[in-house]
Amino acid sequence: MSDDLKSTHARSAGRPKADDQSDRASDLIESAIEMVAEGGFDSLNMRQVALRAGVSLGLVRHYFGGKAGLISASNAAVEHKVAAIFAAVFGDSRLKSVDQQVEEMTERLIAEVSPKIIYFKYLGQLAMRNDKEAADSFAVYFGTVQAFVERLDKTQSGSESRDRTWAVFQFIFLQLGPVLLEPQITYILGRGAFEPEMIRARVKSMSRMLTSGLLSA
Amino acid sequence: MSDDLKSTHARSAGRPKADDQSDRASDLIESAIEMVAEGGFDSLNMRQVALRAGVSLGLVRHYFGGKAGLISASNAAVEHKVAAIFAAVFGDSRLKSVDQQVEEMTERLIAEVSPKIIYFKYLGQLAMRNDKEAADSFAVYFGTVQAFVERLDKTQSGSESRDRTWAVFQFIFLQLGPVLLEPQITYILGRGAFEPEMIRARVKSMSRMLTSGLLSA
DNA sequence: TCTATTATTATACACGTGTATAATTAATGC
DNA sequence: GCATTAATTATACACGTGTATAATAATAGA
Repeated sequence: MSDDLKSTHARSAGRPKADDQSDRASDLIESAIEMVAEGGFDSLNMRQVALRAGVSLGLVRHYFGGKAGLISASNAAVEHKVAAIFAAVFGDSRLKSVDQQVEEMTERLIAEVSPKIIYFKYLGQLAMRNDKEAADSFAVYFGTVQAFVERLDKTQSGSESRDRTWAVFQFIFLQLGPVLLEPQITYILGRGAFEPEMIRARVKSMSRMLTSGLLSA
Repeated sequence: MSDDLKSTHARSAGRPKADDQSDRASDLIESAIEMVAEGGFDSLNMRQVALRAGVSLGLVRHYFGGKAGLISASNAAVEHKVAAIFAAVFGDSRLKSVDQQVEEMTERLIAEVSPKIIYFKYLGQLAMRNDKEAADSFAVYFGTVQAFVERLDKTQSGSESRDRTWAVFQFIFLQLGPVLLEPQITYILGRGAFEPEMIRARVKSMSRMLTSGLLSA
């Protein structure tokens, strides 16, 4: 809308002086992740990404070759971010009861996830894509969740080794569901889905389901 | 690609003769639903919709005024379809045990849902939208699920009336999760997520979770 | 120091897509 | 029977978006 008024950028054409410490490529990736998290991959607009990162359109092409390259780079970044968050939240729980674990994790979730929810939103969008690259990124996430579920499983009951594949998926549905359906949650509950109290209530409901069933008291 | 070769339509310009019984508006809605189910709302292309329905672009505008109108009409259609499917699957279960109900429902699901999975896919896409219209359509679905969960609840334990809102959402996550994340399920499991055997395995896992917890034997 | 390379903006192009309007043909109502 | 209306295709327009290329300025290496 107001694009023609400021026909010039913050920086002018040409290489900037060496004391400029900012990392344009990282800024662009971060902008891209935010946009995808907010509006899905189809809302990923190269001009908007550049604008949000405070650089020109041409630079996106310079660093990433094109839209596909930018997406690849963003995928990789999110892959790492999510792994790190998962490690922080579910990492070092020593063999306690499931209930204890859940309580600990809930508070860690609130601390860790809330400010980084965009990476899970991105992951959710990624999981709906139908290309090999998305599948590869998702597989990494799946493996992480799988390891977690298996460990939780051993902690609780003996060490049955029957197929838990669907259990892993169920867990993923419960984790990405709120991320993807956030608009409706907000609308129906009247509050943001990722406010601390909301997370507590949801995890409480979820942990009850995981341990003793959705409908049991 | 091959659009300029066949520069003429099946029908020629002008009102068709009265013996033509087909309902163009319905065809367009059905095409739109299919496209959204396959590729999300952003893949909804008016020319493609028209092509798939075997009519010209102008007709979409004639019947629905524009893209927004087509989406509204499609939303309404899906709303009704989903309600009908839900009634057929979860409707007349007389007060049996939860296990019995689940077993019955599984087979009904396979019979009812498989051919109509596109409506749930559409619903999933709709649930991710952030406008009032989507919220209204989703609210209807939410109400249906809510009624179901409450009935299931009464069947099992007494009639506690504590807040089940999150339980309803969990149920929805488990229902729409497979729909939205289908690409990854197919990729990881190597088979279509909505083949009968897959549905059986998933519902089995889900019913175990709903009754006795995800990880219990 | 001079050349090559890197980081950056600016501008132009091509294409897809929603919208608008005109043209054509048949039914419908007075 | 004639005018109006409904159903349909065809064509043109405007705009957003990814891509491509040129221009400019600073660093790096010989």
